[in-house]
Amino acid sequence: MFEIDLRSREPIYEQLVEKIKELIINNVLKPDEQLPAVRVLASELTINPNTIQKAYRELEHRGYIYSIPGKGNFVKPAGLENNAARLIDLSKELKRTVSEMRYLGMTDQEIFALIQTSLSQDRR
Amino acid sequence: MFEIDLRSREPIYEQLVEKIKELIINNVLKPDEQLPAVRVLASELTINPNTIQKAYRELEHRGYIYSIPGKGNFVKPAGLENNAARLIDLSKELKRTVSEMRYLGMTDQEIFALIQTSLSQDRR
Amino acid sequence: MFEIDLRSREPIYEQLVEKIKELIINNVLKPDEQLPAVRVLASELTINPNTIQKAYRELEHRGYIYSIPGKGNFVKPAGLENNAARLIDLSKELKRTVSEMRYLGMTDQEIFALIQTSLSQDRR
Amino acid sequence: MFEIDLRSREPIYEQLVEKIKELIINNVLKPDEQLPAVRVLASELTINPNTIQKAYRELEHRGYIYSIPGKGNFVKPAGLENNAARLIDLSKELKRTVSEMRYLGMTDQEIFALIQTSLSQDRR
DNA sequence: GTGGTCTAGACCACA
DNA sequence: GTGGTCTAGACCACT
Repeated sequence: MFEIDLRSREPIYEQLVEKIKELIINNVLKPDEQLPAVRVLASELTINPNTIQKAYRELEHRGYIYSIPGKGNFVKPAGLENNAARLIDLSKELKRTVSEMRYLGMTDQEIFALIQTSLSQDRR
Repeated sequence: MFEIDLRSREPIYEQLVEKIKELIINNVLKPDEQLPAVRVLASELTINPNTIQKAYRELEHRGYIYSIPGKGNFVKPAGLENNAARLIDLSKELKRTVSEMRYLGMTDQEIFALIQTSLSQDRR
Repeated sequence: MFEIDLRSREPIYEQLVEKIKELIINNVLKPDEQLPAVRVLASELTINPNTIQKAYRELEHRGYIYSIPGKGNFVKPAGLENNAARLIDLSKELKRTVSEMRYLGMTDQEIFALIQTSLSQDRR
Repeated sequence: MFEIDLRSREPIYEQLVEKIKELIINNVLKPDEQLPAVRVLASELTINPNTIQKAYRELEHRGYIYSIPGKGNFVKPAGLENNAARLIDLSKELKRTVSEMRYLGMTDQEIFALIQTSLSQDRR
């Protein structure tokens, strides 16, 4: 479920954040669903509980989950938050990605087709 | 030319790598064009020469420039090398970006329009 | 009447304390009025009775209610007790709040206007 | 400089956050000024470095400081950020404070006077 | 049993 | 020397 590469340069907690964020975005983890308990996930991944905690805390800061002390961590329903700033970043990222794809020889048609499949895929 | 944000959390050498990569991708730096000498750039940016060196070495490693000892560093012509692997990565990244945009509330039309402007922009 | 946010990071009993305190301060709950019985409130809010008990005990400790064993919990008339200490705390808190508002860019006029509406509101 | 109450119920890192935030708001710590190094502050306060780290990270999340790995932590110049949400919270807090002051017997005149001195104080 | 806090101590990357 | 990451292990508060 949560695959972690211990040898990666990317910090473990950051990998976890990205993985879980992806599961939430793709609706694999449903709104208000409970995430694995810190200690449980820690023993499953043979990772220190503090590291899991850090990942969960970071996800909370970024608005993807909420934590109830003594209860657990839960998926936050897609918010009505300050998405504007994040969307601007994503737009820039998308432009950069597209630019590099063209640089590496992909035609506009191919890029277009790729995005169309992305959009038709996992429609919710 | 090379704007560096000394306040950024991102390492200086990494910022340099990204900036130069971008200039190469967008054809601002032409193939076989010589990059600024390490010491020159270092004094211009008031940055440690070691940091510039590290950025150039990294760019060479990633296949964007080549180094001729005693001569300098030069833009590598867009190769036909191992682009396949990189393109797969970029495709995944693009899908991830698009997924998150939708999650944050962007409609498919808006995303599509965004990419169209990206593609029509800076056509070479 | 007593709205509790089960998703909040703030402990349930603490939320209850604040809510009830607010109702007392704003004279919604009148002096010597009886508070809902522990079990009644517990079943209404579908919350553990122990949690309600803890909130009532805390309110008693803070001087907002008094308890008559076998009878129930009642609103304590605004005492002339150790208000001095509490008022000093509140003054500090108010100053802190005002300072931060200014730091965040609010003008003195705006702050003043805000307080004037606060004072004219819910005059008793 | 940074006084911490080890016996307080409030977490150490949270106390630190509040203290430093206050110093920044009151312009004691100037924009872009460097904060004490993590290890230095840790040994001064005889607190674990991880705890200081946590406080600094939290301050960064809340937009009061920025961190440059390998360099240090610095005061963030008063931003042009999303202050709206925070200001709404502060307004509510201010109203709550004023309500309680009146409940405890303070007259409107007294409250008004208090705020006037707050505003005239530490004008920058 | 849950999340949250804290300590002690180690190792790494950046400049 | 700086911040950042991670582990091991302890203790506390809430329900």
